[in-house]
Amino acid sequence: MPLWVQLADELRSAIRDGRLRHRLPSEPELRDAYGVSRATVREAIRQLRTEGYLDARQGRGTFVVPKRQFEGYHQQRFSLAARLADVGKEVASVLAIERREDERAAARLGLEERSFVVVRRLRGVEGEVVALEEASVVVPEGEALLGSPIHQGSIYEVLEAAGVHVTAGIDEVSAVSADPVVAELLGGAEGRALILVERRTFAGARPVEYRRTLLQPDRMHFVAQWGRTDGEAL
Amino acid sequence: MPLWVQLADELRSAIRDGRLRHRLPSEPELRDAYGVSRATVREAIRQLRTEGYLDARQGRGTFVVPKRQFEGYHQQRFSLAARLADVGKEVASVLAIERREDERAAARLGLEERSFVVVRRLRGVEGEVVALEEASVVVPEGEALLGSPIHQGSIYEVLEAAGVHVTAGIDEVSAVSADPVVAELLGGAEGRALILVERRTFAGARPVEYRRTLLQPDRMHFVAQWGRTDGEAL
DNA sequence: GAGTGGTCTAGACCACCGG
DNA sequence: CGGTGGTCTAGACCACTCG
Repeated sequence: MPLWVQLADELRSAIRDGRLRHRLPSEPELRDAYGVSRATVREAIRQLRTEGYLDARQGRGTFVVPKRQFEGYHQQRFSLAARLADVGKEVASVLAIERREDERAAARLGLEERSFVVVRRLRGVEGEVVALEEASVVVPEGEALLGSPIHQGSIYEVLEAAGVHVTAGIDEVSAVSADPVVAELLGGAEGRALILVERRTFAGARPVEYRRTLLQPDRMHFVAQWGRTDGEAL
Repeated sequence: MPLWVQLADELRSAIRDGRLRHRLPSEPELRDAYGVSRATVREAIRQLRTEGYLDARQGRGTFVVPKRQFEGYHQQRFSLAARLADVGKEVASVLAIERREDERAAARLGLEERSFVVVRRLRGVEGEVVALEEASVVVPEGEALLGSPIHQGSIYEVLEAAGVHVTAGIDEVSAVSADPVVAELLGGAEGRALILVERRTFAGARPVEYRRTLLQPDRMHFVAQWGRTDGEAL
């Protein structure tokens, strides 16, 4: 492993554990502490800046970026909808989890098999309902979900534990009007504009999931950042 | 201007003009050609890599990334809304282009100055109206737009030609209901769900544009791809 | 083996910020 | 003013790619 990667790993861990807070030691201090050149220190810091952990200001120092609820797209591992999956202190109430036919999911995933394990959940953050989600997972992979307590956790964690490694996905973001049932569940007015995220998930080349998520636009929306703004934009 | 910025500008122009294609001269060659150190060359190349212009491969060389019409989100230079900006054979009809106050744009961009050049356009693809867009560009940068024919082209191209280099931005995607005016313009029903994209654009650290785009969900939506699917997914 | 980009060093000067 | 990060130099060795 390159030195700067090791150093970056070291610093990242320290930040995540809370051992590093507020301000980072200066570059010369880090150079001496780790016995490397300043360029190596800077390379590590550069990496952590692009990952969103650090923010450097000329003349002032390098600072740990406080954790945010809503982070930029480019920092997310699973991008777009990870916004939902990873948002902290989130609670999901499972409305239904069953095995059934799902024509639409089969069509979207390009599969002949129409039997899926379907999980329907309401998702909330800080006591507010923000999303209604229906995930259709292919069989047999999805069967691991039938006996699992996924009220809190991620479907992907359950799949991972069952040996299904989600590697990629496609999200399509659109907008729809709330029908009466959805309006009731999400606590909004009928006909109101909602964000719709359709997701197709893959394990290697195999499609494993089709997911529809309906979001309250005033509770949550998607943020995408592109390019660089000298750390000021967010 | 730092040397590496000048060099990056130089190379970027060369790429856009087509003077640089396929493969870049090697780092030692660039170092000698421009009379700088290799670190400076690498810094410039690093910048253009993050901007999506270049791709470097150890042992092989540094290559100009070919322009693509439709790409997954993660490969996009300007990501999300680039889908709109770059969609082929697109036509925009300019409803208004004027200099005026825009409180909201000023607030969103965090500027005291409230005077903007505001461009309001309807955008269509293949004869169908798909989007209504209002871009508020800061002055004095935006003044270049006042005399420009932007019916076809991109606002960013005009800005670029005027020496304003857009380097970054943030898109926020949400959903709203169509009000009567918007419904009329977009040819849909009042109250219908539309996709709203709010964009903040930056040239370096300076905010240069606030843009609101309303999209017909059945005509166009956003696609984001994450991870890898052995090239099959899209 | 020659050439490429990736990493690393030890120095230097600068612009900027705070006390 | 001293300390910070930003820039820049002139070297060096390495892993990798390709003919």
